[in-house]
Amino acid sequence: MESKSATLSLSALGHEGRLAIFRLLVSAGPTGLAAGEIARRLGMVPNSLSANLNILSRANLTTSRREGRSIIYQADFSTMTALVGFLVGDCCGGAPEICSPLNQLLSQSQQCAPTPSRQKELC
Amino acid sequence: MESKSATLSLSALGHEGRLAIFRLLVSAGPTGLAAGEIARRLGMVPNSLSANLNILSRANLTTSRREGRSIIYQADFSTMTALVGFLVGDCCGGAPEICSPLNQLLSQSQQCAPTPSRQKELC
DNA sequence: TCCATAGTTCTAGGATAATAGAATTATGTG
DNA sequence: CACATAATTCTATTATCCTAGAACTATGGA
Repeated sequence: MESKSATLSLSALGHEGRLAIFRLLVSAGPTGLAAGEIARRLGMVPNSLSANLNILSRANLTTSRREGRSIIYQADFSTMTALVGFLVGDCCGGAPEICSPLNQLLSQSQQCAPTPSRQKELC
Repeated sequence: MESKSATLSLSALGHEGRLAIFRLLVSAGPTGLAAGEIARRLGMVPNSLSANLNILSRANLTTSRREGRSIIYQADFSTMTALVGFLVGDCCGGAPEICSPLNQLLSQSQQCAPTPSRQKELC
């Protein structure tokens, strides 16, 4: 990921409503959520929601598919991962000890590694 | 970290110049960099840089200290870590397998864990 | 004290983003 | 086809952000 698309993603997420949408979609996982369901859960009017979904989409943070009358949105995890990588990429540049909180954070998320063998591999 | 401060940090970083400043400070580590040095390296005019440093500072992404005539800025790694945690926090909500790229990313950054014993502890 | 250096604050303009009402498009059902 | 539902697009108003020139503050040295 390069600076321009990172900026695009970060400014898309730098908005309380869009951050709430994105986090909701992250927790919803690959199943995704219909636009109407997002609007209902977050109490947003449809046109504002649509505009914000469009901004998230242009930042490659979400994808969507139609299912009948509904349009299902889901978080794009690859962009999220790339964005985190871009932010923490040079963290260790000068001082290794700074990384340890980040490592702890990451090791916590390893509890959801797919298989024990993979978890071993990662460590 | 809560939504409001995460939004503040993300919108602060959602600006090409400020993102460049922050990443420069992240790579500079705890030593930090003088404002003038940042301006010189990134080719920014002093007043714009100062305004942007102020925005990063209000978002708790940087700290500063005076040294003689210079003011030294450094990245606030605890905010950076909290922000990443806020973003990836619910990543595993519904589908563990999604986390693996994130885990890989994090395990790469473990190469800079302070000591072998600590690395063992983290895993 | 006088001057140079380092940064910040003030200011005004132009540009960009946010919001919500109204109209429009797309899909499914009777 | 007519109608209801689901979302989007259009539009205009308002608010916010960005930028850089100019003035100001703080520090160190002659």
